[in-house]
Parts: sequence; structure tokens; C-alpha cells
Amino acid sequence: MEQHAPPRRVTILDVARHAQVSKTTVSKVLRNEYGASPAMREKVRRAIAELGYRPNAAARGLRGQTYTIGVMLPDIRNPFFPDVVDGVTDWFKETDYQVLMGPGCNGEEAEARVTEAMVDRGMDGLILVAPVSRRSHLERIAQLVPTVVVGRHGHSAHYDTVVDDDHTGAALVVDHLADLGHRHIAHIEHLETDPARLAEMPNTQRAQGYRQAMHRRGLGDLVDVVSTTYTQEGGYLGIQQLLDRPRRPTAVFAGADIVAMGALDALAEAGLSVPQDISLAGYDNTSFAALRSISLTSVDQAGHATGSHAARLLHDRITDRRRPTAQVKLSPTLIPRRSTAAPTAPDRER
Amino acid sequence: MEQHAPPRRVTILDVARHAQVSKTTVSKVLRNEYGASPAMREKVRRAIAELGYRPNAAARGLRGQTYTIGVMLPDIRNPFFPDVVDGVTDWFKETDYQVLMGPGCNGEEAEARVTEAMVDRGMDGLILVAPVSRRSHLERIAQLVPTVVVGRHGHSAHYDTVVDDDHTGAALVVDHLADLGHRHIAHIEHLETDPARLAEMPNTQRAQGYRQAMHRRGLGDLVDVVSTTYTQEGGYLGIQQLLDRPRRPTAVFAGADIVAMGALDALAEAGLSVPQDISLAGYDNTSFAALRSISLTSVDQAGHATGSHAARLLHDRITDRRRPTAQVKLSPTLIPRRSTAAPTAPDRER
DNA sequence: TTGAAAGCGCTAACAG
DNA sequence: CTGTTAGCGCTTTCAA
Repeated sequence: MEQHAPPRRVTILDVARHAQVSKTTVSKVLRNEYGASPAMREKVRRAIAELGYRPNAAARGLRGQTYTIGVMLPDIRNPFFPDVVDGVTDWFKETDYQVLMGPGCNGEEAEARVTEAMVDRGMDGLILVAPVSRRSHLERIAQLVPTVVVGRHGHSAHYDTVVDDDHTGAALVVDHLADLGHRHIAHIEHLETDPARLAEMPNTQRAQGYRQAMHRRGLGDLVDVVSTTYTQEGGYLGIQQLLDRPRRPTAVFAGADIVAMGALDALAEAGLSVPQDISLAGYDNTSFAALRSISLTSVDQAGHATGSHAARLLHDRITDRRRPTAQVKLSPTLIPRRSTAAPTAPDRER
Repeated sequence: MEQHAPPRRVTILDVARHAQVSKTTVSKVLRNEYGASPAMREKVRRAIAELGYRPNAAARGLRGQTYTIGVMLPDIRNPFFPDVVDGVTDWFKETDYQVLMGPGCNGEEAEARVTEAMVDRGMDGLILVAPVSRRSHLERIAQLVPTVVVGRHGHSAHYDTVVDDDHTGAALVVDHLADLGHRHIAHIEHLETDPARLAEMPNTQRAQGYRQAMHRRGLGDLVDVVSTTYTQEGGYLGIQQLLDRPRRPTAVFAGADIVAMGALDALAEAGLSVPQDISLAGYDNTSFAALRSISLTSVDQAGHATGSHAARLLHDRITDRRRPTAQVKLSPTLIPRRSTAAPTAPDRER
């Protein structure tokens, strides 16, 4: 017989009654806690299955944990982030935790809103991917709830970090291009003005790595940086500026694949072909870089590994909140493709 | 003097005491409910600000609402979905609701896990984007919590739907290609085997729309469908099969932009250029279709509008759960680009 | 219009 | 090992 009354949700008390035990025992079985005999466990398990019981997360949260992990993403359009998210969710897949994501939120205000909302909802841990918020806000959040910050250099006493070695990644690109014979290698960077964030942002590290590598290769005089943003439009504008130079670069290192996309647009518009007229490299090794019709040389950041490291660190911190913080730095690798080649007219003058 | 003790969170009771009113009054002000004088409201507002009070969502959820909307996405890698998410979040921006997303989960099992988790967390409403779960599961969820299903045809008594008119969208592509002079127009579809879902899936509608339009244009004999999947690889394999045909098509309608991406790969590999040797059209009008180096003719689905319609419907349903369900169908538009052109060797033989 | 008090479903002390 | 009981922070009757 179907019940047409509003189907009140099964509670822990229903399970207890059905299994003829106390709420406490059911609760213990639920959390795999010590203090329930195998016989009891079995009875409870059966009752849970028979009644289709599911614990109410809000009620749990009021006393203990919510078994929820919040992941804040800066921009879901950037195809690098799905890899990180996959790394996180795969790691937590085997646990009782559920991962929920805060919607793409570039900007301090939006970030604050999302992180506060996650704290309000009693999430057990937060993973903040490439946040742009000022340091003090990150610290404050981390003091309220276990937090791991991904993609931001520098270290904190309150949160763990996972970053890619952007400095080295940039050097990989410069070395690759220099090895091909390029000398005038330009870089399109994301302009960071806020001094508080400056040193911590990956874009800064990449620009710095570029400069240092250029000097190391004896190309210090040819350092040529255009400041725009890590967006498609930024790449488009960046190329326009570079093409206005009295001496055009023979190769361009775009700080992100998305920038390279816009750069490709601008180059096509200018009637220049890649890599014949100019070599182009990106950063992030997104799936679009791999497209045969684009075939963009790029730096692979191991997004999946980044995500699983972050997940593991977060889990450790949830388990022991006073453990000293850790900083994980992952090494990127260069993926050479057809968008980079030796310069046709050897750039030997100077 | 800084307090170094564990900073217990400010509760509604603290606010009440500080404002010298009752918890009830504070609660009413919080929810903008009727029954508090302007003077009281002001006092409470000030106390909230001074104490930096934020309501505990878990506690609220135990009695009333959690002010949380869950959005389930099938695959965050598909660049169409960010538009929908933006539409949703933009709509809810002005409200007290917070949007949280379930991580990309292709497959019934993963979908069930995420939706159940959202129900467990007492979310006030769910938006399921292009779910693959069987109908009965969707109905069950919708009976537990207000739900809007996006991107799935057919209608339900329990949930509202927002879909794009995929049938018409496919026809737009066929007409466009036929107008250009193409006759042998092939289609790469996503194979759907489950009869329970068959008619409801957008991919089915697109294939059907393609067939019908071909007949309408008197090209019924030339209908040519390859069944793979809506993935990059699906597009790659699809082209390989089409090129093996005794008579190759002069134009290909890929069921999704992501499929067209893979198709471009396969075409490049085969040494064929687009649109000189073959015309190619996609579906979704993702930002990558717009890239000048790709310039893919595609169908725009108005993802942002889809999202905001879904948000509005959900909000309406949360307000009145017994309102009859609504089905919103949005009209797609064709965005012609350089990947489609008149066939070079007119396909006039028959 | 205001406030006192009773829960919501669960976990954590503590008693048996 | 098991059960009783007291809250967690909020909303919601229901009196005053």
C-alpha cells in the first residue's frame, strides 16, 4: 500500500526503534566508532538498509561534522581547474565526505561571499583554488576551518599550500625556445598591482622565472614583457602591442593557454602563421592545447596531482588541526608541440 | 584586548542580549518576517553589525531553510555549462540564497550520490543540468525537494524543465548547409541505447531534427548518421568512419562543439582542410568555436538565459510547491562562421 | 508587537 | 558494551 501522506524522513530514532537499540548505538555504527558489538552493528546495518535511512547533515553539523568539503574555484571557464577538482573528488571518493564547489568567483568580494557561505554551512574543510583575496582574509578563514590554499606561493602558519613551481615552468619554456634558436622571446604577463599579493601569485612567479631564465641564457637585453591579463582578450591585446614593436619578437611565451588562444586570434588576424612567422607557447597544458589544429606547446601543471595533494593535506588537517602546516611544490613539465619551431630567419643580428 | 581563547561563534542569543530583545525578534528581522517594529529592526540590525553575526546554516536547516541551492553538473569540462551556471548564480545574486555545485558526475551512480548528498544537506532547491539518471530517480528527488531539470525533454508532474529546442537547432544547421549547396550532409550523433531515456535526451532530439530536416529538403536518401559519443574522441572516430564511406559527405554536422573539436583533429590528420574540402558545423557555440583559428559554425543555446529561467522557476517552486509544473523551451540561433562554405565540387550527381 | 518555550535530528557526556 | 540525557543554534507555535 502506498502512503500518500507527506513522507516524513526516516530519523535515527526510527532506525533505533526498528533495530531495538538506542540512538547512541546507531550513531556509533554510523560513524564507525568504537563501542558497539558486531552483533549490534549488524542489526543496525540491516535496519538502516531496510528503512533506507540517511543521516541529516544539518543535524550532524549542529553537533559534530557535516562531512562536507568546500572547493572554491576562481573561474570555471579556465579548463585547468577541472583537473584539480577531479583530483580532489577522486581522493575523497572513498571517504564519507562529499565535495561541493563554490561557483566561479573572480574578485575579492565574490570570494568572500562564497567562503563565508561555506563557513556558515559548517563545512569541515575548505580548498581554495587560486584565490585572489588578500592574505589576511585567507588567514582568518583558515583559523575558522581547516583550509588548503592551491596555487598561491608563500606560506602561512594556518593553512597548507599546494603550488606548482611556476618559476621553473617559465624557465622550461624559455630554455625550449632558446634551444630552438630564438633570442627575442617576449612574454605576455598578467598584471598584478596589489603589493600584498604580488609575490604570491603564480603569474608573478612566471614572469620572474621568464626574466631570470632570459638572463641566465645571456638574453637579458632582449627581455620583453607585455602586461595584460590572463584572459583570451589579454592575449589578443598582448600580441597587438608586440606587433607594434620596432623589432618584433620571433617567439612569444603566453602566461596561460587561455592567453595563447587570444594570441592565436590576433596572429591570424595579422596574417602571421604559427610557427612559421612566430613561435607561441602557453602554460597549463589544457585539453585545447592538445587539439591537432592548435597543437600548442605548453607547460603541464599536473592538475590532478595538485588536487589529490590538496585533498590529502586537508584530510590530515581535519584529523589534527594543530599539525604544523605543509607546503607542497610540484614540478611542471614541458609539452612541446607544433606551435614552436626554430626561427625561419635566424635572429642573429645584434 | 584580543581574546586568545577559541573564538566561539556569535549566536543569535548573543545578538538578542546585545540588542536587548528576544531571540524571536532577531530571527524575525533575519528573515524579514512580519511582526517587528522599525525601532526593533534597527536595534537588531545594529547589534548584528557590531557583533559580526552570521546565522548558522546547519541550525537553520534543522527547522526551516538552509538558503542553499544545489546545481548538479554532468561534466565541468564541457564549456557550455559555465554559461548556465552563470545564469543561475546571477539570478540568485540578489537573494539570500547561496549556490553550490555538485562536481562533474557522468553516470547514474555518481549522479545519485551527489543528488542524495544535496538532499541530505537540506538544500532548499536543486537544479539538475543534463542529468543522465533514469526518470524515476528524478521524480523521486523532485518529490523530496523542489527541483528544476535542465536540458532534458519530456515533462513531469513533479519538476519544472528548461530545454533548448534541439529539434529546431538541428534543422537550422541542415538548412544552412543545404542553402550553401550541400546535399550529402552527415551527422555525428551521441548513441543513446537506454529506451527509458531515449526520447528525452537532447542528442536524440538533434538527430531526429537532422533526419526530419533532411527529408524536408528532399535529401532523405542522403541521410548519413554515425553513432559515437559527445566527446572529443567521439568526433575523431566519427570522422574516421565517415571518411571510409564509398561516397564521402561534403559537410558534417557534429552534435556538439566538443565533437567538432575531435572532428577537426581527424580531418587535419587526414590532410583535409575546412571548409575547402569539407564543411563542419557544431552545436553549443562555446567560446572556443569563436576562436579565429577555429571559427566553427555552431548553434547558440543561450546558456545564460537557460540558467536564469531555471533559477526563476526554482524560486517560484520553493515559494509554492504545489504550483503546476512548467516547461520552458528556448529557441536556439545559428552562428555561421568560416568552417562552413559552399562545396567546391558541386555535389550534384545523385 | 513581543517573548517564552518547545522542539528539529543528531552527537557527546555520563551512568548503568 | 549499552542506554539515558542534555544540549548544538535556530524557527515556530502560542501566550501575554
